[in-house]
Amino acid sequence: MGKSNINITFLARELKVSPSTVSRALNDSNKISEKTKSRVRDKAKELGYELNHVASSLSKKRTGMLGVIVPEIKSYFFSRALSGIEGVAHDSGFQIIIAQTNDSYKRERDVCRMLQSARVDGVVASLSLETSNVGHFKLLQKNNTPVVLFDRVNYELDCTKILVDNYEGAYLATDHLINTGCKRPVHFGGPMNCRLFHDRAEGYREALNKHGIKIDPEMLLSTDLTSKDVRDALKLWMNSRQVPDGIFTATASSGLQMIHLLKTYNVSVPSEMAIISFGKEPCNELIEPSLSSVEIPGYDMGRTAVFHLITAISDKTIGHQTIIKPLSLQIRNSSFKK
Amino acid sequence: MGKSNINITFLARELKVSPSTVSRALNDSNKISEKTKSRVRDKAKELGYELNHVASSLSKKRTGMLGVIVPEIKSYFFSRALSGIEGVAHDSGFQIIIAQTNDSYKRERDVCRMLQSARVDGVVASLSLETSNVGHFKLLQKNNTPVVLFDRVNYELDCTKILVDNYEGAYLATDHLINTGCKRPVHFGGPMNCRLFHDRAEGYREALNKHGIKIDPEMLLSTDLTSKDVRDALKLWMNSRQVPDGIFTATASSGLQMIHLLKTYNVSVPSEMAIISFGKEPCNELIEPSLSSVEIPGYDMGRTAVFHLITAISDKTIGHQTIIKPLSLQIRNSSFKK
DNA sequence: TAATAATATGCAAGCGTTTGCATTAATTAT
DNA sequence: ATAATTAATGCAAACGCTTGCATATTATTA
Repeated sequence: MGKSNINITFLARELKVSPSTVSRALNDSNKISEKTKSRVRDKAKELGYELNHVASSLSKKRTGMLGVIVPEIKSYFFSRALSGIEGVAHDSGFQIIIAQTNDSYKRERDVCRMLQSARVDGVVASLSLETSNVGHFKLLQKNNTPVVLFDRVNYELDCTKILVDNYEGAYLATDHLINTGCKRPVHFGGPMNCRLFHDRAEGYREALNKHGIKIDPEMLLSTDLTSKDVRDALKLWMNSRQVPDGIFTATASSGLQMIHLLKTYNVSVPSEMAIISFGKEPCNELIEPSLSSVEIPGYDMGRTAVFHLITAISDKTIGHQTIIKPLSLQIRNSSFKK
Repeated sequence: MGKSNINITFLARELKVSPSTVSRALNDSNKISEKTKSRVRDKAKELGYELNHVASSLSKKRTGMLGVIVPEIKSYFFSRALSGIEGVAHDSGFQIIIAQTNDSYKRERDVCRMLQSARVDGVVASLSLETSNVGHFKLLQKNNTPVVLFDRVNYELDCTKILVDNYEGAYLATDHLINTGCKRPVHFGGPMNCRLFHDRAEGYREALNKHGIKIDPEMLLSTDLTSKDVRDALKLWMNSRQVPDGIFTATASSGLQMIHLLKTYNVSVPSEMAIISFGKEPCNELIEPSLSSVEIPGYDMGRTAVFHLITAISDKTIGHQTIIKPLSLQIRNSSFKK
């Protein structure tokens, strides 16, 4: 710890007042005369005094720190969310402790414990893929630390949640594929224990139902979303007796990879195969053909999440909310058939 | 602050021992008998005791927190660096407070003050574009808080630095363009007050020199790297009396955008115009043609930076180092001429 | 068995703030 | 001028943990 020796007591001695007066002066208490305040402030600046936030936190029983838990900082979606989170937190005078889980349940639990120990004033989190038990978050809540979940939420945890309607978005995407002429749209999905991928699959299913398209197992794949999974899926489909004419991918990166790989199959997009992804990355616009997508407002979700967290911190009586952020369907060249 | 009422004193009362014994037992001090240790640990677990890290920090005069300052969390490079930073920090038992500056000098200064106040044990930072004065970092150092700079460094600050050889990388990239046949390679550069962009421009210049290519002002552009800057640069070049046949961009995203825009100019890449970028994004591989680049090991730089920071924290006598990470030239289809 | 050494525990101060309450100084009303 | 208010300051405890030193307990040695 940088041990700037100059503390409130030292200032007090210099000014021949008591430490309490210094503390109050620096906190702009109305019990201190303007004259004293400015004397204190001047001396503080002169000596380069910097409040010891640790001591202050201990005394005030609040740290002004927020814990932020995400599966992976470097993912496009989460890095945007983090940017939003940092922005709002900073503007409200909070600092953020960020931890990533690498989609490991164990690590998520550990991180919760550390944040608990650090006595953060609140936690905003997006769950790891492995997480089904949320006891570690309940523990935080029991200790009076508000929790806000975003994107990857869990319905067992009673807290404010910020999410998008994955079911609806998937429905829209699939519906769009069908409307542009796809007779056999397939879905490249994620792990079904994760609610969000589950919902995307269900939305897909519903769209097929509505249009009276029968679904067979080959059409709806649940995968771990790795590059290999993408290649395997495509191989399966391209070698199938019934080659699909449209793909709805559960993530942007898998969609991008599909477009890339389809070139090696000599399949033309969108005329022979339309594609649309759930989620968007910068490359969606740059790749050829550009990749249609359902856009998730990551930055905005992050901002909203902290905003509600901070609200909950300052007024613990406020009830939990579930906030659905709007998705937008962006049609680009990968799914527009002439 | 989650006010779990159960603290060390409470545990002590329950166990009929002194708080110091509990503290020592939980810290596995060798002055405590195994029997007592396990009694304490059991009770701690039973009652769900969680160390108050704030109080502990105050007492120990170290927080186990690292400050991390980056211009923008959501940028591809920095989000990867952050991932690396978090990983190493976590493994060493540190938590990280992340702040972004949005490339504002003022905000950077503010953030340093806050981190100072939070008594972080050390700071790893990448400077804002506006920063030329580094007094705020010197202040941290004066308070005995080690600072490690990475990527966007400043030579006035005496500290450990992790960087790449931007001059060399730019030289290699430009040299490559010339070797594949470019007679008039141009450079789309960043703001020159930022050392790193300055160096990239110098490396470019040197390569032209070496090959005896004369340089005129139109060939070397210093910009703010916005989308508009990219469009303007391209317009300038394409309408020039001497249209270039190669572009070396100072960032990946501008290179990607160039490739995209060149299609509207009906210029074929690489046969009419070769392109290579400094830095890489996922899209470099997916765009058509794929974009050659000089790759910066962001994740690795982040890891190395914290590693050295933590080393410096535990042994303050260690001298400062400047570590140059290797760059790799990745030739893809945007610069390979048959 | 007493003296000595080693082991285990406790006491109390300290880390730097904050804050309720008591006290003193300045102001106003009587 | 004195009493009653109000404003400004100080005292001391509290926040929860750590740690040097003192003490008590137990084991070891002569």
